[in-house]
Amino acid sequence: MNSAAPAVNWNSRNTSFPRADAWGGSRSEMGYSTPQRSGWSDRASSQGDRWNSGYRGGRYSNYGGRGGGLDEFSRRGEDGYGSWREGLHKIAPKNLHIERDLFGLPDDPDRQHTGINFEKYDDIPVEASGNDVPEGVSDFTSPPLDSHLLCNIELARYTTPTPVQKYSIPIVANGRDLMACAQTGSGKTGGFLFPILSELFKHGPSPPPPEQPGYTRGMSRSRKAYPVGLILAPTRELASQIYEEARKFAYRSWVRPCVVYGGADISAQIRQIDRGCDLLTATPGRLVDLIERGRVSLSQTRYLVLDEADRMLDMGFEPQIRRIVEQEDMPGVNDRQTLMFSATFPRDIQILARDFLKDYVFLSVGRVGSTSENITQKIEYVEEEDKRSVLLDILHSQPDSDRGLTLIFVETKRSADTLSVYLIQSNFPATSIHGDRSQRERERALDSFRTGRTPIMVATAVAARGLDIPNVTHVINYDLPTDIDDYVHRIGRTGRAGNIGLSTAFFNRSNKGVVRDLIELLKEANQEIPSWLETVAKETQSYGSRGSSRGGGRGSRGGNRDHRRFGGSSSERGGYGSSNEFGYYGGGYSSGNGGGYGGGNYGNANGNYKQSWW
DNA sequence: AAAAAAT
Repeated sequence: MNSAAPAVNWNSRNTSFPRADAWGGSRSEMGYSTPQRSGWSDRASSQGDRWNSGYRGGRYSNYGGRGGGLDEFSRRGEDGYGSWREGLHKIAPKNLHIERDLFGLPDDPDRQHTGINFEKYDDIPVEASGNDVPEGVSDFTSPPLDSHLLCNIELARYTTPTPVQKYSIPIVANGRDLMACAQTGSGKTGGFLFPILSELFKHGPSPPPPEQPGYTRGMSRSRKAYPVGLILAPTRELASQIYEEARKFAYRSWVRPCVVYGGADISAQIRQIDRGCDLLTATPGRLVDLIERGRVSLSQTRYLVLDEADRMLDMGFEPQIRRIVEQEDMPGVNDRQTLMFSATFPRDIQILARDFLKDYVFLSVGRVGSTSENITQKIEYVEEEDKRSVLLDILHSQPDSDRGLTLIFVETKRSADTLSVYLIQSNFPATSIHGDRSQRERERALDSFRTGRTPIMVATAVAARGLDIPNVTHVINYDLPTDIDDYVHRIGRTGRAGNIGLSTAFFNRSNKGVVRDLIELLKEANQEIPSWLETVAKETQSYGSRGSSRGGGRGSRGGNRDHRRFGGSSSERGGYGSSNEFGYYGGGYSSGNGGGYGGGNYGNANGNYKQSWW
């Protein structure tokens, strides 16, 4: 076939649906009648062999390192990585050591939750809108998923796609972009890893970039990594968590996952990416650093994922993200597939979606196991000076038998330290995590908490979102956050995986700023509302209303609703009433490329909408 | 006001 530049071929896949296949190769098994367009895979098969054998043949790829022994495996080609040769996916042999490391033992209680499945999927509201939204899938099957990916999904003991996965699988398989409003716990990591890895398994690596002949030249020259997939995440812990999942699902495949983030030795990370870096998970700052050092190029990136996009903007990452996406060598919006995940969909995220995505499918998905059902929320009136003793009372009254984890949120790093010291002095097995601790300390704290060695952890906002820690049975808001969204995220650390969770919040006068939102939330979740709390709310007439406190700017619960206008189809599933119009768009953005914002005149920002799944 | 993130 004609050898157009990869970008052109890549581009072509977005021109029609079912898509024309940029990779070539038979796709009849997917039911898409596809004219055989090639480019990528032809080149991959002719040049990819050298690429693969030189670059990732496995001789010096001992990466994956947990302890020794892997060198030995890698010499034998048993390091858990396969390869792509002559247009075919060569799956590596099974390696029980790696398998156990990645997936745990079948009866390991620590791992039970990772692949837990829920029968209540049907209750979860899902709204999908956009042009030609692909039909959701109801099972993990091949097609549309790659059969080797199915093996890994099975090893991870996932049996049924979560709602976000149901849609993301066909959306990505059809070459579409995705904007998903979904929480951690909705299975969103799988939601982007499954379809992306599946496509990568089916189609192999990108052709080696022309400006980099160094891949055949041995190791003397500093190499550049050309990840095909890039995942950006706001915090180091989240990045590392995504990476661990990526390792599972990339097991035995040609795809080598990598992770880079700050606070860790950069030369070790460079060595890691030198061993092969196909699917890179990164925090923005460290990635920019590596790009500046010429160690990473995004010229071959065809899948871009922004996880927790709202949080990344909250944390001021927008300039770095825009630099990475728009000002480096990443293919443009039409030449890549972009998936954005965000808990909320406020104005600045809408703008980001407009700039980074093309004709995207908008998905709004509730959490698996909604807060209202699974989490009992208690609000206690506790004065500042009584907090410690009340906390001790609570901890003493918790039966040791339940072996659950207790996560305590405080507002400042300093109080995280002092409180954890106090707890330890009071003979409670506690640890703490916050941003002033070294990365090593953070990781150790998290690990010791996860494994139950210290079943109590005091945390700042660093642990509020994104982290998936199974078995947290109690979340204590020692200090309530000022933003109700943070509260929601915090209590969302419990009640996961279909389990029952308990949340206790200490409330006093200093928290009256959130009292209205809090009551609203409790009502929505069918929780008991203490009468004193209602009293406080009445006394706090003038402020506390959502709209005013946010000044119409970045309202963080911006409503998970697609603000675009469609002439065409839109499908709705589940419990979103279509009656409550709300949003932040008064004016409207002239649509840049397809499906922009038609200046819908939505109401003001004080909308009383609710997400039914909080 | 605090937290997070590149050094």
